[in-house]
Amino acid sequence: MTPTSAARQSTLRSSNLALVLRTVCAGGPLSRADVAVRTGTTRATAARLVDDLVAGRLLDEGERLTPPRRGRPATPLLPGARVGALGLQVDAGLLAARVLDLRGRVVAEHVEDDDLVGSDPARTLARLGALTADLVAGLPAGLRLAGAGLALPGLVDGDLLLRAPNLGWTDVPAPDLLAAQLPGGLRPVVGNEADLAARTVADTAPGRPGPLRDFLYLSGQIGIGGAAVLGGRVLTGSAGWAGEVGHVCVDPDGPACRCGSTGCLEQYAGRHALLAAAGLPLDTPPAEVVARAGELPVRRALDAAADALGVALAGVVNVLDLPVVVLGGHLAALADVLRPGLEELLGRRVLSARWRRPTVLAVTGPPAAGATGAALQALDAVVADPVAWLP
Amino acid sequence: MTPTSAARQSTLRSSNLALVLRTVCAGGPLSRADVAVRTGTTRATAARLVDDLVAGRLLDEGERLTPPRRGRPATPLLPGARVGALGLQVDAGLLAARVLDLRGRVVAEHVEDDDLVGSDPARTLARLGALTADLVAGLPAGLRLAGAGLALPGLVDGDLLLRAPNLGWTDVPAPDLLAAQLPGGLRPVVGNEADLAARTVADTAPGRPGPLRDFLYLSGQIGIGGAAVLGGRVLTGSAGWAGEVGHVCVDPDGPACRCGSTGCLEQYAGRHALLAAAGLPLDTPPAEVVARAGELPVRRALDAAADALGVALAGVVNVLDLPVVVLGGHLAALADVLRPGLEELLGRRVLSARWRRPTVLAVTGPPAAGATGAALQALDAVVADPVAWLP
DNA sequence: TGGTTATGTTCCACGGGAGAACAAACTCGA
DNA sequence: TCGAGTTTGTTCTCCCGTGGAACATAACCA
Repeated sequence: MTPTSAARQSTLRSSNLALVLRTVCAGGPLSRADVAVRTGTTRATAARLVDDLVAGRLLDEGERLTPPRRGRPATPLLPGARVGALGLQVDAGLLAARVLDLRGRVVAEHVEDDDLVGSDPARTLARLGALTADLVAGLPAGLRLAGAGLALPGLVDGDLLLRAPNLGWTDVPAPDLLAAQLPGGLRPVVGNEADLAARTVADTAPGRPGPLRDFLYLSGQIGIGGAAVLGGRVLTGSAGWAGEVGHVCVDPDGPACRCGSTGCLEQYAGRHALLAAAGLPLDTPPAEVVARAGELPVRRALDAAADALGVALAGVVNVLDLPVVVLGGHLAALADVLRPGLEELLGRRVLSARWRRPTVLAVTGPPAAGATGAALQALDAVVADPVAWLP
Repeated sequence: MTPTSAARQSTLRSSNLALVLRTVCAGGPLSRADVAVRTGTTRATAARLVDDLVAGRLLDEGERLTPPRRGRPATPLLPGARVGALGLQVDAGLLAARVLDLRGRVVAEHVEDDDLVGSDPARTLARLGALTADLVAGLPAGLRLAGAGLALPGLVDGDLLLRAPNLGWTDVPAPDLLAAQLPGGLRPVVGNEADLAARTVADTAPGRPGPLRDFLYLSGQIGIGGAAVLGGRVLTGSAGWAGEVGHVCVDPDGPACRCGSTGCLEQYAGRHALLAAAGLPLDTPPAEVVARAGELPVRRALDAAADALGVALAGVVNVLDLPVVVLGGHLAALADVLRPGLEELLGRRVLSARWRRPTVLAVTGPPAAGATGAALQALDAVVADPVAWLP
């Protein structure tokens, strides 16, 4: 955002502190001299900034284990291991709490599989709260939690979960129900699950950009969530409700959707819809679907899903100009069987495909990517404005 | 973008100069004291910055015509009238050159209607060049042209127009064909027509935000171009090819489109497609279409267009979360007959409509909005980095 | 005419980065 | 073993831009 108030000397300093921290986060272990080169400052300035960040524990000085070189050995700098953030997630199939540190490592986690469709919000969040309190109690002493985030599969407005169709939740003030059980002052910022999961693809650790900076992320769950990432930033839209790719219309005359509309993508490529179309039980694991892709009804359902994805995603790519589609959730497991049809359709329906053909990738990470993304978001706040976290 | 190199004292100064210039551009006539208040600086600092901008002619000191108040009268500051930019446009139906000053006023313009479908690129651009040279020659002495832009209806990649279906142009190095005839060093930056036209809706003058900051702009031409605006910024996508709303699929089994796909929005709501469906000549003016909306074939074509727009735009709004759809070009003239059906569909198909119903607006400005947008873009570069334009 | 009030200017202090010189810590080769 | 060479990290001074307070200016008002 363009600033609305003037920059003063202190702005300069905080901006440069952020730059230095970001540089170290992005570039692995660096010496003060490296930092000076990469940020275009002098060694004097870089060292001063680094010293402040080290004093605030946002950076750590590592052991000198560089291979012997000429000259005075450098002290390697790393993102502070004693600064962490809490990421929480409630999904139709799981409850998760995870703590990440500034290096992006998982310090502690607890993931609990459970069917939460139609569960009571207060009760479920109380469970998550208890689970989280245990996790936090067991954290190594000296770890400072800089924030918390909560990933929910639905429309979020500020602190309120407006509607999570897969959970059957409506108007849930999630942070209020959680904060009481969390350690003092830790109030989670609520975000959409797909938005936060997309973050884990865009960045591999806080402040460390991954190889993909522009892509459309699809989070295949019971329904289909999505998030567009442009320049490494998740597009949240004017009210934070962006990314509802699951409800892009594939065929106006198609089947009715829970949302009240007809022919939504979700009705072809959502997990439940796909399994129903294939004549399989709704709890069939994706691997089995792939294994049985030779059977006609399964094949037809997969083809229909690929066609629907092709039509819907081509539209999104035409509007947003994204070179890559990343499949997550259950769609990742189906990527190999979906990709041929999907890429073919994208090649045909995307106007700019002649100059750059969209590609389809799959990411299969650890479960509860939303929790990781929620923690990343909190840590990114630290990286973006380190001054607020210095003594 | 997050900075990649460190800020120094001079960065501070240029950032604050930009802030002051932006503040004056946004807020009409302001005194130095007003600037100090709005930017949160002291009068001393604000005055120093203003003085520099006045010396560089980016700001003008106006006559003191404020209504008598107590205290020393203020010197009103205005965006510099002697700094301008050139906006050019080639469209299927016109050739335009327009000069805007920093206050957003049209200093000079020349718009020529002509059917340029299938025209020779070199010849047409030479005509535009000659026309522009005349326009520039007639500019008031002392006006400094800070840049130039060229709006073209197609996919643009850097300096190259890859493809403009409505013109029938392919791989045209437009700036090369123009620059020779333009006054020294004035090389136009090429942009997509819809992207640039959307700018004229987002900002009413350089650095002066309009009331709408998040919207989807639709530029109805022979085809349909579009641009999504988020936070006042046009989304150009990773390669600048974003906004091809015209080729979002409305019905996979629909009619074939020039682009090679089927059922594109353009095939229902594009000017040619709509007129053909209504059984009217292709050069029927929009006003006549509206007048004959009672006739059955016309009514059916309009309904089909509204339905197609509803399906396609609902998808875009679901993905991008935009509260407003702005109709431009020929669609603006049809807005009254399209709106009811369109808004109804958006209300039904947009997931978040229950909380905020998308609205449909029409903008009917002077012709060749792309040219205005191109000039605005060039002037915005001045506002964003005034230091480059100071002596 | 002098008091009041808001604007614009001038002066000096402070903070932060630039640059150069210096200290430190290691390798390498004689 | 020891000094030359090399790279890192630190210290010092200078410069630049903003902040703040005092002052000058130009109007209104009684």
